[in-house]
Amino acid sequence: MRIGELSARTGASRRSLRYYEEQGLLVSSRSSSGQRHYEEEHVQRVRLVQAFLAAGISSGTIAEMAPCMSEPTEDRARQALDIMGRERARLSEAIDGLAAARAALDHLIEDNHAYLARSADDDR
Amino acid sequence: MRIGELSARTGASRRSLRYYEEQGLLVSSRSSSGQRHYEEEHVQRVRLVQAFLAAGISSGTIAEMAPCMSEPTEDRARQALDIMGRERARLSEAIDGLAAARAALDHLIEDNHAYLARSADDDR
DNA sequence: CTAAAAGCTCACATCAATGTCAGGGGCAAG
DNA sequence: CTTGCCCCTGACATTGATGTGAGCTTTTAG
Repeated sequence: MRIGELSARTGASRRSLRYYEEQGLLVSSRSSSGQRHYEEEHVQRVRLVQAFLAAGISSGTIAEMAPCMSEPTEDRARQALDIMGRERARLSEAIDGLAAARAALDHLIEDNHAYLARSADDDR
Repeated sequence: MRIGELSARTGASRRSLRYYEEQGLLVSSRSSSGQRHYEEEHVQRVRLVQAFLAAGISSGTIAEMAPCMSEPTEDRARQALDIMGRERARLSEAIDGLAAARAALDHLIEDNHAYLARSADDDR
């Protein structure tokens, strides 16, 4: 498939797909005229990249974790594991942070409800 | 306390504190010479703002949710509740997204472990 | 064959929070 | 009074993913 179809199937813009390739997150075979061609598997690949980017993982870090160009080496694998571990911890912290923010928000919501209830009471 | 102390106690830079004020997220009383002065309660206020910003909530949205300048009105409170509800949903979705990314990462970690195990096996 | 639709590259714009620098006051201690 | 530290405003820089547009080529459909 060409870039337009991959874009349609993943929701990533053509621009983004080219950017992913530029960052080493995605490979494509080129037709003789230079057009990018993709296989089914690349759909999943893009979804993975999207999930990581949405999780706030930078493209550079993704490139270190999920190499798709460089052949896997034992050393490379170990280093990737290292980074993955760090990134996993970061993700867990982020989740905790979001949960805390949500709890704070719940508190605000409750306060606001109380205010409205009191306000209605004043009208009594 | 002045801005330097508030900065030290919250970890937010002086620059950020001024920015929060500019965005309507924080108020300060000014001394005759124009210097900002804060009370104890503002420490908590800044922490709340920090938590929301870290959760990816924009300063504009925070300003709509946790007004500190405009007097609370009933209408205003209802509207704030509306926004809070939306934002809460967004947060929950974000948490789910992060959890999914973490799961994907766990999968990659497992793959990598398997690769290393196989690699060690090859050495046998 | 021709026109529309889709691709390519290159380059510049955007957004939001924050960093940083410049030029100028304020205030306490020697 | 001066030295040193903190504060003020205002402006420009940064980062990273993405949008957008220009100018040009390829592919596809009629």
